This record gives sequence, C-alpha cells and structure tokens, in this order.
Amino acid sequence: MPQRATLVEEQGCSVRVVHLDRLVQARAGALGPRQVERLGALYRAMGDPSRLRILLALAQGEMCVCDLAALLKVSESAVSHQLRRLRDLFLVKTRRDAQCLYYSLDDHHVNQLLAVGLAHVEE
Amino acid sequence: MPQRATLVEEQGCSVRVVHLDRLVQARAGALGPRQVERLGALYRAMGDPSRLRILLALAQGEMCVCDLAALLKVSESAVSHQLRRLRDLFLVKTRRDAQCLYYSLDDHHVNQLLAVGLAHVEE
DNA sequence: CTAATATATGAGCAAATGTTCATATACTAA
DNA sequence: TTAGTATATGAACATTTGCTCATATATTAG
Repeated sequence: MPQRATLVEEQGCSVRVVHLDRLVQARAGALGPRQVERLGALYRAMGDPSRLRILLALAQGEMCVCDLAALLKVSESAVSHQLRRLRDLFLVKTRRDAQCLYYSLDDHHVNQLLAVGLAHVEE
Repeated sequence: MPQRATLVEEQGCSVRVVHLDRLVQARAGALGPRQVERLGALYRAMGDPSRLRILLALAQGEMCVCDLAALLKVSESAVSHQLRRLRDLFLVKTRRDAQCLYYSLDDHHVNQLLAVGLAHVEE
C-alpha cells in the first residue's frame, strides 16, 4: 500500500495521488453530476433558516402562507418565494381551500430528513 | 374555523393571521433559535456540491486529502477548507497515519441523511 | 538538525443567495 | 362585473459563501 504521493496525468495536468486504487473506486461509485446537483439543491433548500423553520412548522401540520409569515415574522412575499423553492424541489405540496393555499410536507422523506438531522444536532 | 385574516398585534406591529390557533401551536412546538441554526448549518454543509461529493465519496470508505482533491479536481487547499467545515459540524472525522490524514463519515446519521436524500431525489 | 511531504489557515475577490418593494395573478363575495 | 383578499413573481440591492493565493503548521526521512 503506497504511503507517498505519485503524480498521475489527468487530462494534461499532473495530479498528486496517494492511493490510486481508492481514487479509481471512488470514481466508479460516484453519482452523476445531475444527481449530485439535485441532491445538493435539496440540502441547500433545507439549509436556509427561514425555509427550515417553514419545514419544521409544517411537520406539525399544514399552514397557509400568511400564517407562516406571521410565524417567521417576515413578509408574505418572502415566504412565498421560499415556498416556491420548496415546492419546486418537492419538499412541500399545496391544497387549496377558497383563497387560502395550505402547505404541507410533500412526503415522508422530508420528515425523515428533519428527524435524522435533529438527532445528529442534539447529541 | 376562521377563513379570513384578522389583524393581530405583534410587538407593536399588526400582522395578518388566518388561523390563530395554528400559529399558537406552531410557536409552541418550534425549536429554539440555536437548534434551528445548528440544523440549518448541517444541511447547508451538505448542500455545496464539493462538500456533498466529498461526503458521497467517504460513504464508500475513508480517503485522504490529496486523493479527495484529485477526485473532485479542485485544489487541496479548497478541499481542506471544506473538510474543516464538515469536521466542525461533526459530519466527518479523521484518523492519522504518518503524514496522511484519513477522513471518514463521523456517524451513521450522515449515512442516513445521504440515503434518505438520495431516495427523495431518485423517485 | 534540515529538507521534504501533507495538510491547515487567513485574506481577498467573484459568484450565489435571500430579502424588500412594486406589481401581477387567482379566487371569492356581493 | 367590481372590489377585496390571498398568493405569486421580477428586479435590485446587500449579504453570504467558496475558491485562490500565499503562508503556516505538522510529521517524517535522511
């Protein structure tokens, strides 16, 4: 097992590599760029404090836009922007009743992500 | 059950609220600001494509800094910066063997977060 | 010890991001 | 239909963020 770096030619440039076998294996098991981008977008969406508080609130039950704005103490416009992003990524879904749009978590994955994240933070 | 918004006084400002009961309930069940910040930082850390690719690679086994740099095709400095953030948030841990620092996922929560996120993205 | 290797860190810059403001759309009551 | 309510959207500005470059620290070989 090599302990010192060797220089490997990569598309014209030479790159330092200590364990070529691990590098090859990691490349073989890597996700495609599109999947990485989607997965990253999912976590980024959950990373903003406002959006996260929205998700945590919806984990307790559906809410409409203006109630969420009151909860977060931000403008309804800001909440609407955030909800759009959450909706585009299938983190939340809507149900309409008259003028009100009721938002709720889209599926159980979102609950799971929140639960596991909380468990990690709380330990 | 009220369907139209009423104006509620909140610290001097009046705020539109449709369902006061849901608002009160959401406030009661909300996390503290510190926990929200920590949880958000966790997801933000996973949201960056470079850091996410690092985590996905480490999910297959430990790797050292320069191999990760070769895998991501970015500078070792950039990887080191990212690893520091991941380490501060207890997403990865290190093991030293001579000059090499081997990084791996810190605990099973990280694997779970990746697995659930992937499941959500792949459906 | 000294030289070399592996990783870490601080400052600064370019790009991404969230909010506000103004305006637009959707639905309802009368 | 018209007025009013609930939500959505686009542009712009201020902040955040990730990378690069230069330098610093840590470990080992000789």
